[in-house]
Amino acid sequence: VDEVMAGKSTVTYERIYLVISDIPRGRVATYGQIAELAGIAGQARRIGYALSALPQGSVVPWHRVINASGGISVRPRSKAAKLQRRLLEAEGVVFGKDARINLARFRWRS
DNA sequence: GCAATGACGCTCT
DNA sequence: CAGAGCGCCATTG
Repeated sequence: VDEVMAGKSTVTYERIYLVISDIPRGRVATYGQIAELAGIAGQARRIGYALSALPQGSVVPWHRVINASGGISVRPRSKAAKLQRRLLEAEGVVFGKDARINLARFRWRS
């Protein structure tokens, strides 16, 4: 988490990573949800931004973060997208027909 | 420093 | 249900 923080401005990044790290296995959280828990409600964009800056191999379970529609928010054909889906399914998260997750069932509640 | 950009989300057509 | 519009703001070029 710290290595990632190098050079970043606000404490927000750390908060974000911390919150994400709290998401339990087999559960997912939306960007907006993370934003709220991280103390920057209404600024979901920043969550995505923070993640985009997150290097691969980080200890942060970024794959458990999805958009409010229950789907992946990266380019569908990108490697990252496939990896994310694979990781989630490996944890038991089920993707529906339209590549969306049933938030009512898998959304993490804190 | 200014303008464009983006792993978002909610409301209104 | 698909689109468009609008808010939000750190990071980039």
